[in-house]
Amino acid sequence: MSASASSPVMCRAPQRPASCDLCVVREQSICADLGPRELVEVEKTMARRTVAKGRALMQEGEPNDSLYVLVQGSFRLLKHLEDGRRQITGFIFPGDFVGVRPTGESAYTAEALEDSFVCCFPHKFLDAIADRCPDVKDRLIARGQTEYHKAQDHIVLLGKKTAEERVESFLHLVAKSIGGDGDGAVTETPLPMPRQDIADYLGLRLETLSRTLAALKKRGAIRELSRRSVVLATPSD
Amino acid sequence: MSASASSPVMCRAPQRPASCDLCVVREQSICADLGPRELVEVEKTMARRTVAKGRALMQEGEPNDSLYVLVQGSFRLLKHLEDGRRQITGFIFPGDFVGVRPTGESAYTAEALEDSFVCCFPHKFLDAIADRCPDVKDRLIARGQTEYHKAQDHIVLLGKKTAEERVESFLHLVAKSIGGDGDGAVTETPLPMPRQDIADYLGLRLETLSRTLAALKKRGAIRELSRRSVVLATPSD
DNA sequence: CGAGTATTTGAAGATCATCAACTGTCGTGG
DNA sequence: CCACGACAGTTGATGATCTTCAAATACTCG
Repeated sequence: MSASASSPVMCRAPQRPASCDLCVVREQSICADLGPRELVEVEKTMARRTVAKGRALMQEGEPNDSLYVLVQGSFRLLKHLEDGRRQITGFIFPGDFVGVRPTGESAYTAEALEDSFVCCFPHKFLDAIADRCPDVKDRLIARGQTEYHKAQDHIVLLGKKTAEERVESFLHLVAKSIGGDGDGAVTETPLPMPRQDIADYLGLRLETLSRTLAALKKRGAIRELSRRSVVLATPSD
Repeated sequence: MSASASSPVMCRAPQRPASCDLCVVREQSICADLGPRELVEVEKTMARRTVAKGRALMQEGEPNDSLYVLVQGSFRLLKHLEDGRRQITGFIFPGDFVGVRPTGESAYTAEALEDSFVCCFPHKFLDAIADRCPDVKDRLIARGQTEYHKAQDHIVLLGKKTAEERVESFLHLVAKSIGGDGDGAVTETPLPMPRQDIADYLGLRLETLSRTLAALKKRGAIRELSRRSVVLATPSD
């Protein structure tokens, strides 16, 4: 009866798409701007990578010279304070980008929450493509703005919302990011991250998160809750 | 003895620089990438604007089609929650950009904290320049990343820091943004924003901010404190 | 099945919020 | 030039939310 951890959404093994033509996130990625000729070239040169659960795509303070597009799986982005406190600044879902700019000192760490699959575009390679496809740069600018706006929403959440509001906002955010279609059907939303990560994203303690989830369940805002997924009440309820 | 509100830093009237050659923020702006020919063109076409204290450069939810570069003065960026709570997501100081992308629905409001002076680049005009100076787009991408990183630091501040840490981080941030040179000399840092804006930036109540400032003064982290400026203790103290 | 980890629940305490009153500052006008 | 009114900021007392410390329970993996 409870949302099972063995539900289909949870256990797709990361699998390299046969070609870009079949790529699930093609339309959201920079590839959408490429003409057929460029696409062929990209397909030959671009690196694909699987990233095992817990492994980092980049580390805070270390150099990074590639743009990654997440095709399957999920990541957490996090920053550390000197004394070890950690803050999760965001989660990455399929279609999202990491490393929009090359940096000598990455501002954050990106760690896989599950076995994941990414496309890797070294920036020097990307610059060459951009010469022929100026739209690529526009897409990078646009994506940077999207990230910034998400960060601003996060700031509002942390600065002004109560624990209960934070948790509800978070759950809807994940549902929108993963669930995708928002067709109104009652769907199970996977939560690939552990509670501690959610708490560190929301600026709450683990225990407070747990209590708040329980309260939302009791209040009816959450239909079903298991370790790795939730079913949210539809807004019309 | 206390930092006087009539100190020179506080009362520069916004004044249009005679030409881009004299622009104080030239090197930080997109103009730095322009060749002499483009610069002449920019200087003829670009709009300059003074913005009176309290006036908005753009409004949350309303369209915006220009990039603004702040030359003199300061702005607050803010977002509203449906019930009226407001969160300040950032402050803008000379050299900073607002409106990196044209949008039909601006994500935030930008209001002048004092009489200010901006250069205004309509995006359609900017695109034309970018065709001849591809570096301009790189600079926009880079600036977008800088904004994003600042937002991430803000997220860490709100999610993990105590009231006292937040206030201290904020004061150092402003000192670095405005004071500029960080030459170690004991300098008065202007605070062009009212206490309520600082509180709304830090996710604290006005009263808590006031008490915390008092505590920092007592502890010695703040040398002098007045309504519109602070003198911070040097780290070596 | 059992060890180890993740999550939940309980009780007590701290930080920050709230409500209220007071003080200082600035601009205006007598 | 000083007095006054309005608003910004500070200070005080009390309370709520969230944290902390502690222990129990549930889950996962070998």
